[in-house]
Amino acid sequence: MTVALVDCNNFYASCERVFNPKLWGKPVVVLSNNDGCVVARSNEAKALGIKMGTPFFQVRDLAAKQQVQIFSSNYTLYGDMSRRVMDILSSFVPDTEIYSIDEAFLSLKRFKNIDPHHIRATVKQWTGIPVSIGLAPTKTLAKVANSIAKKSSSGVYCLPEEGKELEALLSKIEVEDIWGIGPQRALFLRSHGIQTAQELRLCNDHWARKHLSIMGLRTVLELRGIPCIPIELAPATKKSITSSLSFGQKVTAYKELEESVSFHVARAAEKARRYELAVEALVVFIQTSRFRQDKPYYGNSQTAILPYPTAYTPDLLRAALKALEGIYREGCEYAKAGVIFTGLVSAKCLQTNIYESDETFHGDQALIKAIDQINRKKGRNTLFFGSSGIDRAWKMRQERRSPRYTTQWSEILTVHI
DNA sequence: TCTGGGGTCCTAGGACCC
DNA sequence: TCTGGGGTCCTAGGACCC
Repeated sequence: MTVALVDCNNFYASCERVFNPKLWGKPVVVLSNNDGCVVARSNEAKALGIKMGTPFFQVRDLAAKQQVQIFSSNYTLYGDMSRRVMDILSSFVPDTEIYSIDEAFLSLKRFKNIDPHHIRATVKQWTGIPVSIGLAPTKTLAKVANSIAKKSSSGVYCLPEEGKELEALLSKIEVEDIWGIGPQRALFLRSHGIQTAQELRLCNDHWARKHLSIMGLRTVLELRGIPCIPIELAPATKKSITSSLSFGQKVTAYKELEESVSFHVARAAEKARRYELAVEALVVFIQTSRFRQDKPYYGNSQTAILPYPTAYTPDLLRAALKALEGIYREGCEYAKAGVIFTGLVSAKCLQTNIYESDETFHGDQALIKAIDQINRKKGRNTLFFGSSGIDRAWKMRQERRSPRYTTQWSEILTVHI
């Protein structure tokens, strides 16, 4: 077996439990930003029939009746816990691809003798987070193995190599549960008589290439045990940076829209600087609610090309606010706004212009560095741009967030004896 | 009343080039 | 009657992932 997929069980819910042991054995649910949808559930909450992605208001009554413990997303905490888990994994197997906040692929080519049970026990002991580990010859099959591991008592499962046993297992995997097969493809496959992973595995290559695109063909081959999706050991270079949020309450005033766009520009620019990237173009977008039946939907976006690649917030703000002017429509109740930075290039080797001074291109570097440093040290938004507003009536709802136990001294866990 | 955020890749079609 | 061939780049939209 050359691939191991390590996946944290009910990750956000588990993070909450680590610092609040009373939650063990109880149904726990974590909500998306703006307390909108259910994005994580403990096994007890799953057993109550609360589905992933359900709008919270639809299960509010059920949750209250069943005493479900509800949390707003605490990404500061989850991000930090994720880093701890990943650090442990790469101390066992350095050839690791961090695939998402709660998942990592380990390449076992150079580490054939690694004991997955030991990894699992160490992560649990050092962080409190339970993980499941699936082993297989390809990433797609490792995903299958992991789903079986999740249901097993040991939390580890190694997929059989070939033959009847493997075929029987794959016959029990529905097509929509295969990594890379979403709702559209699943519908299509079922309409052509392909219901399970085993059936997809046996389909014709040309047919798969034609109807499922090159990605679909890769999935088919991976199910056969032929690796087509490599484990990426080096983090890929970023191609875009997005910052956007739904408003806590509907926004109609231009000034508030302007504030939120400014807020997102500043946030995305900070991220760009952290990655040492400069921005060639940005997109500003605003939209009303897609769910309102009584009012027409309005959503629009405008792209602004910067005169030169930059990560200097004031230059990006100017361009973004000008773009916003072009798409604002009076009388709409906006639900969401955001920015996307694209055309990202390394800030370390920028093409400059001999007719302009350095400051024109890079802005006041000392100032922006100082702002970033202070915010890193003293907490986000200690210093901010005035155009982001002070009251921020539009800010997102976050009514049940737990403390940021591991990253803020003032919110550290206290123990009473 | 209340419905997340941040990404990637592929494909088709149009514009444009020689 | 009959109207080239080969290529690149860009964009919008679709599909997928967690």
